[in-house]
Amino acid sequence: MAFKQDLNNQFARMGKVLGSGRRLELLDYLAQGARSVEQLATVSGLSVANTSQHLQKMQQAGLVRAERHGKQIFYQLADNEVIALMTVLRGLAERHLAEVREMVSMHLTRRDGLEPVSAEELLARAWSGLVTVLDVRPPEEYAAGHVPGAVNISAERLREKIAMLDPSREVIAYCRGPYCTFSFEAVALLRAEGFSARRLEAGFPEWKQAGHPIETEHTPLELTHD
Amino acid sequence: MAFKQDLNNQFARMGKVLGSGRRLELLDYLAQGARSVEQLATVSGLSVANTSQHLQKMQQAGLVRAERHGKQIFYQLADNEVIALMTVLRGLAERHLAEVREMVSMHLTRRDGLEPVSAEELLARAWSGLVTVLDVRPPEEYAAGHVPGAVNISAERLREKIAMLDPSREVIAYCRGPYCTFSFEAVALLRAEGFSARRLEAGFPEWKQAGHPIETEHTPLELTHD
DNA sequence: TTTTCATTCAATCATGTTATTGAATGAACA
DNA sequence: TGTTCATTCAATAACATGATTGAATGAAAA
Repeated sequence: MAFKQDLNNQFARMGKVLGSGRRLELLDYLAQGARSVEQLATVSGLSVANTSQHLQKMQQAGLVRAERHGKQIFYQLADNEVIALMTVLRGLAERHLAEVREMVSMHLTRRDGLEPVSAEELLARAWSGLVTVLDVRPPEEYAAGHVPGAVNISAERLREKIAMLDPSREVIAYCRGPYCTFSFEAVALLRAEGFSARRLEAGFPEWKQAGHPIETEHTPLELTHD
Repeated sequence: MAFKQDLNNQFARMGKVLGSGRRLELLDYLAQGARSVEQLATVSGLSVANTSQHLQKMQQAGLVRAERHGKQIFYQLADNEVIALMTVLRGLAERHLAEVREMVSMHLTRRDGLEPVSAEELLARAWSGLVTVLDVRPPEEYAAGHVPGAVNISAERLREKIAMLDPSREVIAYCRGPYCTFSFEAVALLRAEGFSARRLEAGFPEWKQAGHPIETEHTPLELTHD
């Protein structure tokens, strides 16, 4: 039965790569769109060499792929199922690891007591034109792909730019994923300022993975879409 | 942003556990149903102590849980999403790792040229009563849960017991999962003997995970079903 | 209470992994 | 053709992991 063992060893190559918090963080950023090594190093706080090594491991394991554009090499997820993989992994962790449950309930409790908005609900309501969809991620991530019609005000600058939003319309905010704090903060701020605001249930990667429509700013960053 | 790092480190605990072929093999067996440490050690060929250590790691990572019954401790998957996790992982590996594609095409090519049967098709046709559903796994695994109405003849003994099957009915065979060779061998043998035979697309774990009905022989092995 | 025995623990060695440094590629652009 | 500079490589040290022993638990059965 060497076949079974060999096969499981191959699957384990992919598993190993998921066994480092640093790499999971890099995958998180890559789930927003393609990024150069330097961009990833900056955003994750790792050295460029270290980032490069992690990216190569992930590439060898088939989770990401690289493509040169001009002087830089852009990495991206090998396919959208990587997002599904992380979603399942996180769901299991949240259900079975007490530490995760605690951390999540400490940091991500919605003080507003409102249910998050599902992707389907957002689609229906955005279509009706009665809500403002707000993307609170940094501009580069917005540029690489966002929910159609979404307005981009990064979480950092929301306080100063809040006047740009129409107070008569409900706001639905989203960010990088279910554990990204930006949208929680944004909703809290908006509600404090008298807005009617709710969070999208998940983030942009999950939206993309579900096959919902996507809008792109300009195309240099948005590479081959298989 | 210590929160993000801590959270990813927690998720990585679960990832680490997927980074060993041995553990993936144990998870495969557990996906068939609950098993004692000794049973798992026997079937996987590992020492009891080594098996125990792997099981404990998986338990700490929240992938499996343990329950004592009499003198033995039975391990089982923490929940059915573990099967989904492995399905996504394997799908990614099969798509992006050349080695996996090669191994699969070497060992699992269907020489019969027939498409496998989907779970939905099996349900429809089994209900009509015109097909024999054949479980070619070992009897213990059949006992711990199987497709309703399935006949159990383990792959080893199929040749000697083939006369028990009605040659006028089509046979749909299944085993442990998409990479288990039993059902491929069974279909080849049956077709050589003049049967009309096809494979179920996936195996019993995937059937269970999809929420399809399950039949159990007796209950001591089938523990709490949350 | 005592015995039994499936499971776990503890200690060890060999092996693999991570982060860091500084140097080396090598494709792109002038 | 030569220069630039983003990325990768190579070497190292600290650390984590896996398999193997044999002994130690401790719950169940006698």
